[in-house]
Amino acid sequence: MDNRYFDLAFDIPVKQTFTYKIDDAAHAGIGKRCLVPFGRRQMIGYIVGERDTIPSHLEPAKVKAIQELVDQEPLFDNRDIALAQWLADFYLCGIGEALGTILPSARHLPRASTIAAEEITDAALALSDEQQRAVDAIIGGQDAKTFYLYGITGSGKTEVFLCAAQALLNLGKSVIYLVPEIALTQQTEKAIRKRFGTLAAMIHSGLSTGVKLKEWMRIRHGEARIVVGPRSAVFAPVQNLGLIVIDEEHDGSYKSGETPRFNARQVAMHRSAVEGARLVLGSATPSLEAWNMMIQGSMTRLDLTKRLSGGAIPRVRAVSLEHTGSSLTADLKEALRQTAQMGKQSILFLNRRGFAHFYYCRNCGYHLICKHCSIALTYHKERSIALCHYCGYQSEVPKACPQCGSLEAGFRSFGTEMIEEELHRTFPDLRICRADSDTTGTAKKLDEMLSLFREGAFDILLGTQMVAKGLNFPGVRLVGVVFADTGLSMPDFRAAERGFSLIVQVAGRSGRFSPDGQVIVQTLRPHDPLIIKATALDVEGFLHSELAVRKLTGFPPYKRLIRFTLRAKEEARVEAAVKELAALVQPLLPYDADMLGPTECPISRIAENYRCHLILRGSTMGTLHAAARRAYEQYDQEKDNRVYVEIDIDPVSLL
DNA sequence: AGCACGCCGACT
DNA sequence: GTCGGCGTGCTC
Repeated sequence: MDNRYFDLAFDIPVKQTFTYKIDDAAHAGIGKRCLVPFGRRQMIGYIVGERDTIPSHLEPAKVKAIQELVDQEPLFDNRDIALAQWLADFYLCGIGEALGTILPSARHLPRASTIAAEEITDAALALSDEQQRAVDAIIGGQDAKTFYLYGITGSGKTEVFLCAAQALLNLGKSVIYLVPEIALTQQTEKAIRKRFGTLAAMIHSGLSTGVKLKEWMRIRHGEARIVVGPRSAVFAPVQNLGLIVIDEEHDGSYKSGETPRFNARQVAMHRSAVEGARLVLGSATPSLEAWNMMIQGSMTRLDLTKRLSGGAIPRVRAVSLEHTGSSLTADLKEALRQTAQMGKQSILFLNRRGFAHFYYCRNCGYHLICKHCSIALTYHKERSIALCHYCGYQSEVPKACPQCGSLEAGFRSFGTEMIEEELHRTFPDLRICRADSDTTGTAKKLDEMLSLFREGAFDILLGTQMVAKGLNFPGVRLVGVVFADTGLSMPDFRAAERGFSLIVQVAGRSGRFSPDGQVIVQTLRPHDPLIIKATALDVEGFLHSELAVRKLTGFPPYKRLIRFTLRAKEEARVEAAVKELAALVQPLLPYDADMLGPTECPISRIAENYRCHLILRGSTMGTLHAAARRAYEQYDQEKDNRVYVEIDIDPVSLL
C-alpha cells in the first residue's frame, strides 16, 4: 500500500508549502485542515495539494506524518485555492496567510457587535422608471460586466440591488452583497432575510467561529445563495457566482488594515472577471477610482436622480468659525436651541483627528502645503520645521499666518472635552450624550446609548464617525459638523475626498424623516471651494475638480501606489533599513515610475516603534508591482531582523 | 510567526 | 565561572 503525500500551507509569512505523508490516506484530501508537527511545535495546516512522490530536493527522512485530520469534509476547494493564490501573488503574502484570511477560521477574535439599525422602511414593491431601467441594465447585461449605481441617499439603490439579486437567484446563480463594516450590516441583513429567508447567509465579525463555519458550509453546499457581509464576505465560497454588490463603495472599510491588505473592491473585480459574474457598485459619493473608471467606460454608470417617498433634501449651510474663539458658532447654538424647543433632536459630528501635528492657522484656516505633492505639511515643533511626509520636502514655519497675519498659527485644536464642556455650559437644561470610543468602551454600551437617544432620552448626541454612518433617527432634525477642517488639512492625498463625502453623507442622512431637516457645517474656511461644493451637494463638481488635482499632482486614479512601511524600536535601524530598501528599489523601477521618500511616516511613532515609509508610484500596476515584488524578495534575504517590513498595494491611508 | 541554537557582557 | 541578551536560521 503506497503512502500518499500532501502539500500543506500554514498561516505564517512564508511562501512555500510543506510536504507530509499520511498512513491512512482514505479520508485526507485537498481542502481539509489537519494537525501536524511543525518544527518543535504543533500547527494546523491547510491541505492544498496531493502527490504520489515527494519533491526531489527533499530528503525522505525529513518528511513527517499528519497526526490528525481536523475536518470531516473539505472546507475549501481548488477554486478557493486559486483565489488564495491570486491574493498571495497580488498582495505579496504567503499562500497560507492568504488562505487564513479567506477561511472563517479563528484568525480574528470575535467581538460583541452591532449598532442599533435604522428602521427599514418597507420599500414600495413597484420600482420607479429609473430603478427599473437600472435593474434591466444589470440583469440584461453580459456576464463579467461592471456597473455603478450612482444616486443620492434615499433614491432607492438598495431596492435595485435586491431586484437584481432576485433575478440572478431565480436563474440559479449566487449573489455576494457587501456592506461597510458595522453600521449598515444590520439593516441590510434584516431586509435580505425578510426577502430571501433561509436562502440568505450572514457573515459578520459578531458571529462565533462555530456559527461562521456553519454558514460557510451552508454557502459551499449551495443551501445559502445570497451572502451579506463586510469585506471578508467577498471570499464567500458560493457556487455559480452571478452577482457581486458593493454598497457604499466609497467606504474605507473595504480596505483591510492588516496583512494581506486586500481591497474587497479589487478582489470583487478579480472574482467577477474570473467567475463570469456581474459586479455592481453603488454610492451617492463615488470614489475617484470608480468615477474615473466610469469616465473611461470600464464601468457602466446607472443614475438614480430622484429621491423617493417623502424625504426632503435638507438645507445645508456652512458657517464660519473665523474669529469665533469658540467651538460653537452662534448659528449652531441658535439651531440647537430651536430644535430642542421643537421637541426634536440634534446630532453633532466630531471628526476627531487621530493625528494632531499639522500646521494651520486657528484664525483663518490657512495651512502649509507641500510644493511637490499638495499635501499638508506636518509641523515638527522640536525642530521647528514643516515636513512633507510623502517626499521629504521641508519648509520653515512662518511666525505668523502668511494669509491673515494672525499669530494664532501653529498647532491648536478643538478637544472633544472642550466641546462637551461648552455644550453643557451653553445648554445647562438640555440632555447631552457623548458617544465616542472613550466614553462608550464596548460596542454594547454604544448600543445602549444609541437606543436611549432613539427613545428620546437625550436632546443632543455628540459623537465621532462611529455614529456617522448608516444611522437614521426619526427624531433628528439638525445635524452639525463641528469642525469640518480637521479631516481636510490632514497630510493625506485623500483628505479632500474623505472630508467631502463625509459632509454629503451626513447631509443625506439628515433629511430622511424630517421635511425641515438641516445641516450646519462649521469651518474655518467657508469660502473654500470644497466646502462650497459640499454644502451645495455638488458631487460631480467635486469629482471633476478633484480629478484635476490628482492628475496634476500624480496620485490615484492616474497613478498607482505601493507603500513599504518599516518599523523598529530604534530610530537609526529603521532609517538605515528604508535607505537600503530604497537603494534596492531604485534600479528596479520601470521608466514610468518614481519613488516618494524614503521619509518618516506622518505618524512617526506607534507603540514604541519608529516608522518610516517608501512609496512607489507608477502609471500601471503591472510593472510597478513586479519591481516591488523583486525588491521585497531581495530585501528579505539581507534584512535586519529587528526591522519589520509591511507592504501595501494600493494603500488607502498613508499615515 | 515561533522557537532553538549559539555566541559575547554583568552578576550570585 | 554561569545567566541571558538577541542575531540567525529553519520549519516538510
